[in-house]
Amino acid sequence: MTDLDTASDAAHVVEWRALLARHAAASCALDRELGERHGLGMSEFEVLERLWEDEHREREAALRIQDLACTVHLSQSALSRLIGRLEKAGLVERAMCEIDRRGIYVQLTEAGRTRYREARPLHREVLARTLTDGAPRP
Amino acid sequence: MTDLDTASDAAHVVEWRALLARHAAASCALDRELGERHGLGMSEFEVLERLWEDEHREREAALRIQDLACTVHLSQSALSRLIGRLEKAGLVERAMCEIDRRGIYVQLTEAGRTRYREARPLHREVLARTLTDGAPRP
DNA sequence: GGAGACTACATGCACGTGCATTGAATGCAA
DNA sequence: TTGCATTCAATGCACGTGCATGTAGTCTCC
Repeated sequence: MTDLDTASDAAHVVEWRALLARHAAASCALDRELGERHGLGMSEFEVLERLWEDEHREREAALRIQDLACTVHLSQSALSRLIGRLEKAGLVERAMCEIDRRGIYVQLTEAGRTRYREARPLHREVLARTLTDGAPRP
Repeated sequence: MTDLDTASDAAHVVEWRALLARHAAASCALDRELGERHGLGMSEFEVLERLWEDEHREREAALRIQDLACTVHLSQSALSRLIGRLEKAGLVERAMCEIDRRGIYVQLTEAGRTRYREARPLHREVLARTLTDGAPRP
């Protein structure tokens, strides 16, 4: 982003700043609006969504915590606590996994499914708003 | 991201997840590597860079805290503390702004300029690495 | 000039996050 | 079998962040 940068470095910096701007706009709006109207943070919603999608795959369902961690870009410890919060709110439940008793399966409860369905339209709306009009160069 | 979504919603979700992935990859790497090798967080570096760029504009230099806040996508309070950290590290200094005695000008010290120059190559390298090979769909 | 609205920055506080560690369960090798 | 390295999840801890508030300075309109 200066005359000292190579052309490709400069391009990367431009791209990076655009990425930061879009990410900040979207994640801020998601956090605030999902929080106010559905009591969910951005990551909470993201986790509910993964669980919901998993249920709708023909597989036996039931994801382990670490499976979620990578798709949500959160550390294992953060995810452990996030699941704890969702569980306390009654939106998910932990289930002992008999195959490997170290692992823990996380599943949506009926309340969790409902909450997700309620929140999804707002999530999509915020995305549509922030990803499209956040794009133009200021 | 499901059959319940409209086509454009689905497209937004795909874009959003890609954005999250790229952001996570880059910001993680930046934070870790800049931290280990230069004692700077991602946002710290970003602030130093804005200050450095500002010095190299022909304007009278000297940014106020709030000017930085928007370009760095941080709250005013977060930025106030970040400046505090940088100041304690001797990389920037606060200067009373005589025109408006509420405002505070933030300027790089010589140590700050040096630190920025040292860290920039790594910053560009991490960006090049994470923005290009972070792009392909997993 | 003085009262009140407003702005810029700092700070108390609560909270979510990552790192390092712990405890439990598993797998492998001798 | 016993012993050791590995893996999964939970937890103690420190830290950065946002929100709400406090404090000081400025602006406006009378």
